[in-house]
Parts: sequence; structure tokens; C-alpha cells
Amino acid sequence: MPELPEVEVSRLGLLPHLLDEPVLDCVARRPDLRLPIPQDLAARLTGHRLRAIVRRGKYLLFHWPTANGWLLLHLGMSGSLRLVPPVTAAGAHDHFDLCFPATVMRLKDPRRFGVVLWQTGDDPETHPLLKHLGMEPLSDGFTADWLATLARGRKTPIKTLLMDARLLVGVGNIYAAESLFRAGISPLRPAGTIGAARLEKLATTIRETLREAIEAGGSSMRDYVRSDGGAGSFQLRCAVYARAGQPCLQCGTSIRQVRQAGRSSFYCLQCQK
DNA sequence: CGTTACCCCTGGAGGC
DNA sequence: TGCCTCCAGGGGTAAC
Repeated sequence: MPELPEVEVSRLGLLPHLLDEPVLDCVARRPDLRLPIPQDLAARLTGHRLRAIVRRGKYLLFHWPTANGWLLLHLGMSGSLRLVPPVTAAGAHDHFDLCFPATVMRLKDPRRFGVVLWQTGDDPETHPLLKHLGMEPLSDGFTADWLATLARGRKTPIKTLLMDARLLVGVGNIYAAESLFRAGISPLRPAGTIGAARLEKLATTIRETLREAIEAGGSSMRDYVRSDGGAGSFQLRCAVYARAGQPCLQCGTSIRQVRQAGRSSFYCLQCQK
């Protein structure tokens, strides 16, 4: 589910309610996510005040300096975080709670591809799952030159490259498709064959698409909801994603769906070269 | 090194 | 109604 915009929207929704609040309890109803939820979280965190929520790629990182560590959380394909009143009964797939005096942060993850982990110390990026993460697309380092250097000489299709988290984080199936449409570039095009001007355009459309999606509260295709339970609306603005067979909004040509590296790609044959 | 195939898991949609 | 197949915002690992 969640790509960078959905994770960022979750973060922004949680922050005002959870920052500086003390943890009352941690409850792992089903610890068997993609990786097991550590059993000792409640012992580590109870009584400690949450001092930061940071996003790195599609991870949310919760910092407790007095407990000397970070909680790392990934929503996988179907995860969502909601703030619910303290006594709310847990529903199906509500696998993990982080309890505060006035609210509970509840992780729902039907497919259990998410992770909840602990990393001791000051630097969460020392964790093996975070160590190899690539560039943040909304950071100053993400420039047309950086993208050009990355693409140079590569035969990999541009979409596959954009979705490789070791190179660039946060861009998943929806936003890769939409950014490429806006840039007029086919997802199948070998990265190394794209000219400098078009790569510059692509760097711009990636940033724009992600920022716009955050503004829209993310995309709610299926499982994703914001922390207040509301749905995002960016999916309503998708020009190509999940629009196979429907007319291109720009030229009317039927949107094509192909399979790339095991994932569906959507694009317009006419508008994207 | 680059690229693909398969796996984790549940649920919804559509075909028969 | 049921049963079967395929598909889904991710990503790690093994295999070619």
C-alpha cells in the first residue's frame, strides 16, 4: 500500500497527538509479521516519552532518547496506522498497539507484510534494513544531476530503477507510474537512453507528484487510511495507475497494462516514449 | 554485477 | 451459493 506520501501523511497525523506523551503500554496481539515483533517493547518503553517521529523512505522511526533507542515501523502492502480512544476493542488484523494516556496508535495489517522492530542507540539507520536505503526524493540531494548520474549507462527499465530502494526510496508502483506519465517517459525505457532534459523533467515530476499526493492525504486504493480514519484522495487524480483500458486523459488512447519485474505498469503508448 | 522468480499473507473480484 | 484463479501501495532472498 503505502508509498512515501501515505507514510508521510500518517506521520503528520500522529505527531501532534503523540509527541512528548509517555508510553503506557505496548501490545503485540499477533507478533508474527514479516519479522517478529520484539517481546520486550513494553518493558523498554513504558513510562518513557516519545520525542520524535521521523520518516526514512517508507519507514516510520519513533525515538525515545531516555529508552536509548528507536521503534522502526513499516506498513508493508496493507498496513495502516490509526489513533483510537484507549478502550476501543481491537478488530481483525489489529496486530499492534502503542498506548498513550489519551490515545492508542493501532497498527492494522491484514497481509502482515509490515514490520515493527527495535534498534538500540542514537542512529536508527544502523539497522540492517535501513543501512542500504538510497536517496530521499524530497531532499535537496535529489537533483536532476543526481538522477542523470544514476541512470547513466544502465539498461534497466526506468521504472524498475525508480522503485529500487537501494537507489531511491519512497517511490512505489503508483507514484512511479504517475511521475513517468507526467514526464512523458515510458516505464519500459532503458534508463541510460533518456536524455538530460527528459531526466530533469522526471526529477521535477517525481517531486511534484509526491508533494501533491501528500497534500491530497495520500492514495486510498484498498486498505490505506489516514490516522484519523479518513481516506486519501490522490487515487482519484491518477492519470494511468489502475486505469488499464480506459482513455488517456491527454490523448484518449487506451491505457496499457504490462508486467515488469512482477509488478503491473500502466502507461500511455502515445504520450510516453 | 544486473535482472528475474519466488516467497511471505489475506481478501476481494470475477469466471464458471 | 461455491470453488477456483488472479490480483493487490512492498521487499528480502535465492537463483540465473
